[in-house]
Amino acid sequence: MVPEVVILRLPLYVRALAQLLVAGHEVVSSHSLGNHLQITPAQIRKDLSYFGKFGKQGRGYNIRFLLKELRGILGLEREWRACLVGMGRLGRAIINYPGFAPQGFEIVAAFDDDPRKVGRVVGGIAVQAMSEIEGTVEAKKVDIAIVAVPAQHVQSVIEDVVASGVLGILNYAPVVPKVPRGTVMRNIDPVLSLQSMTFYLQQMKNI
Amino acid sequence: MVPEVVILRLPLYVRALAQLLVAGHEVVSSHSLGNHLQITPAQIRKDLSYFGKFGKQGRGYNIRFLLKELRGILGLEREWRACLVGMGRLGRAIINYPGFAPQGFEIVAAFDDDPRKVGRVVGGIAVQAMSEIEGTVEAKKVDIAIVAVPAQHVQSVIEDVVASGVLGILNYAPVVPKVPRGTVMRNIDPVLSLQSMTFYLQQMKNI
DNA sequence: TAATGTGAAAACCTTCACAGCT
DNA sequence: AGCTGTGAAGGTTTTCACATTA
Repeated sequence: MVPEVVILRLPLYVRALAQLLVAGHEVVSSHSLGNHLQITPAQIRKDLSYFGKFGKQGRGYNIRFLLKELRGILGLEREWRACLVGMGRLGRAIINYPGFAPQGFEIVAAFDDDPRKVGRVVGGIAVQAMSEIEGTVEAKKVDIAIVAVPAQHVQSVIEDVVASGVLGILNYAPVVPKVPRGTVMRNIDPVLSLQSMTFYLQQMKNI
Repeated sequence: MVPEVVILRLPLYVRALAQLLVAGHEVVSSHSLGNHLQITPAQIRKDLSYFGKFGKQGRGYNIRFLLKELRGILGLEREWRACLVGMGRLGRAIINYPGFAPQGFEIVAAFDDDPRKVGRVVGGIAVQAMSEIEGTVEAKKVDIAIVAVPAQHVQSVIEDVVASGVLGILNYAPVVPKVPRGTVMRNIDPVLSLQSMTFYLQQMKNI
């Protein structure tokens, strides 16, 4: 069984390897990859060792090969289909964000419960009523829901999302929703990041 | 010395306590707080024990009191001043995002290197040239920089930001910039979150 | 009775250090 | 010489379990 922390680091490796390839490199050592990512070489080697032997002693890792292997391990060699739930300010920013599609995450449907928003086309996608989520998730083979609704609605929205058969949730609301085990959730909240940062900033000021 | 993982959880406690207060509660036990956050009661008690004794045996924690204490520990009982660097699509979404100000993070300046953007007013803030960052950070007492520039510019932008005297950086670009020790950085990248999620989704599909 | 605060134990994760390959 | 892959050591974090207090 691979520790979850390791899984969380693999995407960093994928990203760095892709950047090294663009920069014209073909081979990389755990030392220089670690230098890019501020991670120790031993940790990188150990992480990779959970999945196999990808390097050559004395040489390092072939970047193309390792990248492809890691992408396969993470399931990135296929397209993933996402729906967006909540078409407020944040939802609209997400649907127009050009960073998901090139990484293989395509937003194929959008939902909102406000009747004034239903039927509008945002970012090329027609907004549907929440009641349609179950049918659409099945018809469009949606794998992931990106949830951007106000905090007070999240729990009930997530219950609908889970009932529709979606197994992965990217939650932008500032709460920790309850999900059944078997559902994979990730939370994005920049405020939490700032609030742990200020602990350290405060210490530095008070010296 | 308090472990960093503990510091990362304190904002979750602050958020949950504030929500409990709004919901009309005055007291909470580690058990019920843990239930809200999907964290074990023992972990909550241990985390809090690094900073003092905040509860009453047999009763639990007074929410108002614990909230105030934790906010003080994290440095949230003051306003923090941030600047935004990079006024592209993402930067504009961030400056218009209404979630920072109510939490005490005020965006007081904005920078971009594109001469066509300099001088424009976005979200009530006049965009300045990057060359002005040093003076503005000092004049406006900026504590934190929120960086939303394209990946290839991040490293040099961050060097300017650090040179200007900013100690905290919230980085939205998909790279791990190098910062001197003493600088506190947090990274936001929803793609990384999705890419670790798919590892588990893939496993579930393949059964 | 109900719940905290905390040493000690257990689990987990990172780093070391080196055999072995190129 | 240079670098991987990996057991073992070391360090950190979580959980246990219980004395203690309201």
